[in-house]
Amino acid sequence: MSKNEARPDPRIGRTRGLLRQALMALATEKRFGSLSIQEVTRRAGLNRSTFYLHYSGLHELLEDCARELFGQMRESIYQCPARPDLPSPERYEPYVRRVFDHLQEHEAFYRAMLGKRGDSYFRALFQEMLTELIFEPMRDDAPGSPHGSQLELAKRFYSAGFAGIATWWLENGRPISAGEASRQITRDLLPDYLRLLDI
Amino acid sequence: MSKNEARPDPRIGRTRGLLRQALMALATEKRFGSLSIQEVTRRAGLNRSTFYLHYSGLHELLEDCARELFGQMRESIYQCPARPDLPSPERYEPYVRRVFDHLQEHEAFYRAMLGKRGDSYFRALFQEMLTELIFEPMRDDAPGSPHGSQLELAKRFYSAGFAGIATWWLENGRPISAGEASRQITRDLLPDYLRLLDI
DNA sequence: CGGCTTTTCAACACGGTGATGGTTATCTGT
DNA sequence: ACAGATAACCATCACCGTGTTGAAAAGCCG
Repeated sequence: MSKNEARPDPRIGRTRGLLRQALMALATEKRFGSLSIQEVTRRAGLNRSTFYLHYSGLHELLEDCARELFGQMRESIYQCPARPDLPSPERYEPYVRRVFDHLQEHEAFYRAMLGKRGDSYFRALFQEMLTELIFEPMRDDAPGSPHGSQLELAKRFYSAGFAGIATWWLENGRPISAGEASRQITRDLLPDYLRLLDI
Repeated sequence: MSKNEARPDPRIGRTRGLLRQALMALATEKRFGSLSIQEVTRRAGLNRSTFYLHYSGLHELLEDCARELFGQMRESIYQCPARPDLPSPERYEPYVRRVFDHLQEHEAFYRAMLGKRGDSYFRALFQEMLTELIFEPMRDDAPGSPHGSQLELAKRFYSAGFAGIATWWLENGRPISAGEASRQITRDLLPDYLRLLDI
């Protein structure tokens, strides 16, 4: 039962990779909403009809791109050493730092997708990822966190705010370093969130 | 020099009003990104070519819709009586309340435009409006607010967070009342912003 | 090699785009 | 109320992207 998993056809992975690559390149060159399937497949060097064998539309392909990027994020954060020796807010600074490093690594794409000319769906996925990787774990560390709508409101506020800062940071050509941004957020914003959870 | 302003042709206002109305209705029925100029003009009962006499694309019309809505917001807040007798955070609760009332009044449209299937540009405009009507004025009331990137970061965080809450509120069918939402925000979130400004 | 899957290719009908020029309808100032 | 101005209408144009089809070519695997 070890080899039960039939190896997937390598052509599938290759094709989808080329499509993701093409989409991410084109998204940095023009508004996502004005891209066409034709354009993406041309850039990928593939036939237009091949696209439909894998996705039903550009948003599905975009979702795939997000999955890949956020997977990298997740791994980067998981292998980040926990620091229970530090006081509450400072403990989380490395995680915040990883997010900014990741944004910087894929700067052009994130700037394009999170900005005014970006995509609402991608922004929502990005925010959900932040909730899952940053704000849910912090909640779990709090003993008596609030319940129901109050908790939901807090999580939404802080993940949306974080995404807003990320957007501002990229749109303005990173006016402060990734480290400085992480420090300011950890010092000025996170304590308030933690205090909110400890009600 | 009093009558120097030539009265604008009433047909223009009427036509643009019909187009705005049609767009706002259609946006609640299907994803904004999939709307066509043809569809909007059909719904408005106008000829397709008329559209191009006023706008160069759907986003320009959308901008017009935003201008109208945010103008209503602005008026509603301006005629809101100032309460300098109340302590800092509570003083602003009526303003927050007006925002939620306005969202509720145009609930379907805002839910459609701010949600996952909404439009990035509209969200950006909405956030800028919040900054201008809520968070800039609060900054002006603070004597020694921080400067440069630190202030920008705080404003972005809180306006984005506020927009995030508004989106959550609409997406989930208003799990709490407008009054309750305003109260929670004023009590739990605004004090932190004011504290940040008073550094 | 042989059987299977993926990719390619040409063709199709359909719908939206942006722009043209000419006609009709509506508004404004006198 | 009329004449000129301006806005809206309409038919038409070439162009591009869509989503789907069926059959041929290429690639993968045992």
